[in-house]
Amino acid sequence: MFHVGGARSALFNWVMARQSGGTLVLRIEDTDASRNSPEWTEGIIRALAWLGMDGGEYEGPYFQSANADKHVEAAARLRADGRAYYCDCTRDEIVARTGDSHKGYDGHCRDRGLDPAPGRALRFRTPDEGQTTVVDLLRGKPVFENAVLEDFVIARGDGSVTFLLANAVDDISQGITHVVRGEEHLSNAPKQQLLWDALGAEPPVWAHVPVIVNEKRQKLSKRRDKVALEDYRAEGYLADAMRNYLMLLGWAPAGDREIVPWDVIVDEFRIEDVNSSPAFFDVKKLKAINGDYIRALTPEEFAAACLPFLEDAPFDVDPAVFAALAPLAHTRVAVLSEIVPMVDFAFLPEPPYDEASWNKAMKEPAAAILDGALAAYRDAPWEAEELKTRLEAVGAEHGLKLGRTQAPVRVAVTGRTVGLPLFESLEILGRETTLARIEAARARLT
RNA sequence: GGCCCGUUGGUCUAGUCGGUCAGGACGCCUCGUUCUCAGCGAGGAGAUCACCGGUUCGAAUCCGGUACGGGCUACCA
Repeated sequence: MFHVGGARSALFNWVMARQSGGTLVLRIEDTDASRNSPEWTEGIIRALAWLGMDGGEYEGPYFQSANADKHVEAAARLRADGRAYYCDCTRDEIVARTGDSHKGYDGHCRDRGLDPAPGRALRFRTPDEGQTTVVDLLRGKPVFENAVLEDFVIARGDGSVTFLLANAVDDISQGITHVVRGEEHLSNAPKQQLLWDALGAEPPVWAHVPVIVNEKRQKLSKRRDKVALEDYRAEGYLADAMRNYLMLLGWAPAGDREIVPWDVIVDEFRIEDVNSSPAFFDVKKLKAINGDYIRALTPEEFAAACLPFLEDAPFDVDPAVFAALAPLAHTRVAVLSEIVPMVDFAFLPEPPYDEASWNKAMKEPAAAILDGALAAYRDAPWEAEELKTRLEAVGAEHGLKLGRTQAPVRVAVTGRTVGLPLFESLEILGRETTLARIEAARARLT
């Protein structure tokens, strides 16, 4: 599962690296073994590739867990330097003392001089005074009072090192100069800077991009919102469209443009121009942009892009028939998966049955129209324009315009009240099938 | 509660050096093209730029305060 917010951060990082000639490094932060798996990182790599970032675009992936020795060594050094101390407090004890589960650690073990032992965590001793200033490309220079920074855990009771320290160690050894990540990490920045400093290094430049929110203005979350990039891909969103849309969240190209080629984005994007307020992930707009990208495809590209969705459909596709149908569907599809219900009638043995459509179209002169169509089509030259002219004539006998006349025929043949241009569809379907379906519908009407 | 961040039409944004009819896009509505639906074309509604005060001839743009929203506050990352 790759979160769309993570995708956006990755895109920002990528663009910045390309602009500066720097290197993007992909690091899998798997310091918590229980939350990681090979499939997880597989998914991330596949998602990045889909967005255009294949292995050549970044360095890595590096697995943070592979550097565990270095992390442990750094933790030991901090402790030897008096910058960290062991603590045997449990969460419950801390809450009991502070009376508030959100108050942070109270420094109980600071000067107890505890020796390392299984179960004892190592905490970083934050300065009691002074302040830490974070240089952030989007937010200026947020200042944090060191006194309000709690003594956070850098190594767990089992000796393994946590995210904050592991990151600092790896960032330093990998020569990281810019850290672009979600705003939810902003409060981690001062802690990490303290660590960089304690480890004797100059902190990087940060850029905390605003979170992406849902309609209720809350950070997009895996459990209540649709956030997996893979899901959008599976629905038929194009990578180019997704990429363009993600970049539009908090930023826009110069002038009155929104839909622009990736090259333009790489050329014009400036991280410092990104809006610093949260942006709503508007699927409606994503879909509109996706439709634009789909329409920009050539007919061949469009047909090819539809194929995977048709393969999963509950019917077998005749390639020649689909090739004929695809151009008719091209402007009507905003998300690739929509192709299935649009062409299914041509491949199913029977047209799909939709009750609402049937009831709407099969009203009064319907039986007569179907009879008329049957008679008119029996010996008609099988060509769209001719089929249209003949049905028009049938409608005229009942004083109806084509708009009304075509409805029963459309439902009889395709099962639905809306769909591809009817007469072209009939031409492709063929006389035999068309007549059989109209007859079947007519029979149901008596 | 504490710390930090934020606030331009419903939504995403333009606006960066104070003087614009506050522009574009999505969505919504209307009309046209039309065999349905899309698409395409043309219009429209919708913003006293969160609020209050200040500086100024003039503020969305500068300053102060208030309100509201969000993020974080784990031996997760």
